[in-house]
Amino acid sequence: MITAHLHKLRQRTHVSADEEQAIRNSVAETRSVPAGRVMVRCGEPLSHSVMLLEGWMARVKDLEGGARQVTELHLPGDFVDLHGFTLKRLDHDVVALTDSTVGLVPHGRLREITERLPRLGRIYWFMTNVDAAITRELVLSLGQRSAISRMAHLFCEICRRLEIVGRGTEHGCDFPLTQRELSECLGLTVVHVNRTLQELRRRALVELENRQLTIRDRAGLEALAEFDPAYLYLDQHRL
Amino acid sequence: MITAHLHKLRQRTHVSADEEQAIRNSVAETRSVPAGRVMVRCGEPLSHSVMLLEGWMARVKDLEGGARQVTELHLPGDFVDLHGFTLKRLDHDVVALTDSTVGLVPHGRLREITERLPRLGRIYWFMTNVDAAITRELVLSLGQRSAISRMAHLFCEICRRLEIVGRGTEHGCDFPLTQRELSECLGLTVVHVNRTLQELRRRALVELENRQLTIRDRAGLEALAEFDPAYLYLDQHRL
DNA sequence: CGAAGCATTGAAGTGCGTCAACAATCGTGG
DNA sequence: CCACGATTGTTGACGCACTTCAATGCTTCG
Repeated sequence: MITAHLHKLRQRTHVSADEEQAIRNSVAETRSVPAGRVMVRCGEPLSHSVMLLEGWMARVKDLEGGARQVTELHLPGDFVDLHGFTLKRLDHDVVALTDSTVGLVPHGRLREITERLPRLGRIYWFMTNVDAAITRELVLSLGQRSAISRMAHLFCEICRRLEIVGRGTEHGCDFPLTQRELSECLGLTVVHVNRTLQELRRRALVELENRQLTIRDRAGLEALAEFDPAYLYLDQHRL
Repeated sequence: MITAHLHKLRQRTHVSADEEQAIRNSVAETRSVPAGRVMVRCGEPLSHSVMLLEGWMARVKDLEGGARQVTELHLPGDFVDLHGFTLKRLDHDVVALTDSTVGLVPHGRLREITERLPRLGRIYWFMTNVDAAITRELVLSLGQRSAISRMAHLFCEICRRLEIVGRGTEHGCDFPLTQRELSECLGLTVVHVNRTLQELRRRALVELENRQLTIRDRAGLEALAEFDPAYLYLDQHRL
């Protein structure tokens, strides 16, 4: 389902037939990946990038004591390591949070594409910059928002990003993370995640049950989170 | 002093004479900027990118209550908003922390460069990805490191980055931030920054006086911070 | 059906925040 | 060159958001 990826791009800019064809041809191989698998390992030399077609993955960084931080969640349609095209090795792991399907895109094809279709090159450069903007918003969350506001913000972001690829509505979306994984996204302990979730439910903002997120009061949730989707760059860009 | 910028690039990859010339020609104008000035404002349409030639700047994001988070510090040689070339507007402000001089690089010239010299285009794409890696490391700090480890990590990073551009040694560097600004980098209060600084001094790791950072025990500091410079991508890359 | 992971709860602790006061330094104008 | 207000740095007392520890029940799935 590379359509999710195309949806994601077309949400931000025009994609011509030529460009679409180049994108489709760039995927050399598709693979199934079980939940828990380390898809890309920190520091390893890379020769291709991984496009997530189905499922959720995460970029994670670990400290010695066992502490783990998720620096970005990835949803269908995302390149999980497009930055690997220029960096050639990652400063973090990429792990599958659910059973997933991925498409492998050899760096050689990316290079060929970016030289033959420079505009498509700029589109992908743009997309890595959007990833960086998402990471900056997470910095703001971790540095300045309270636990409940931080969690609210995450829900707003994920639901919005899933909407773009046809996997969520204003009323909710799938949300397959365990509370432990949520805690690794939010820089909190599992215990506090549990209590914060209860507080969000008590305030009738969201419910999270059976890996399903239900948004009861979107305006209230976005207000609590101070969520402004501008950082997702969802409007049309001339590139 | 565009040499800082060239040093920074050459630390990561070869830069040919042609490429160097293109870089030098890309700067249309240089300007002085006083401390405190907002150099680039969140959301404003951009037509050029800003290369920091001298001084310190910061990317900052604000919340409604007045809370402010620095998402990245910029040192001489950095592009403070190279991502603006593809994003066309920023999701954060860029403010001058000291009196600075900058070079303005019109996006038209960047575009021309990236099409005429695709490898230089990849170098700049690479550099925005290094910025993103720095931001990810900050996410790890804010989410998982204690106040003292976080501060130690910041000192390690800044000193290392300044070394690259000839403005620091293993024993220290200029460090012109106030404790308030430091607190905005670290997601702490000013009071706690003050106490944490004292603790670092008490442990004979660093001293910070008169806007000057002295590193007394680099190994100890890096151990406390769990600092591994791999995320700065300081080795030579084939691009 | 048993084991392992996951969710939930309570009690107690602590790292960092808040508030408030004061000292030191800096920049500016007289 | 000094006066003076503003910014920055420092300290103490106290509070709280979040952590830690520990126990219990609930799912899930070989």
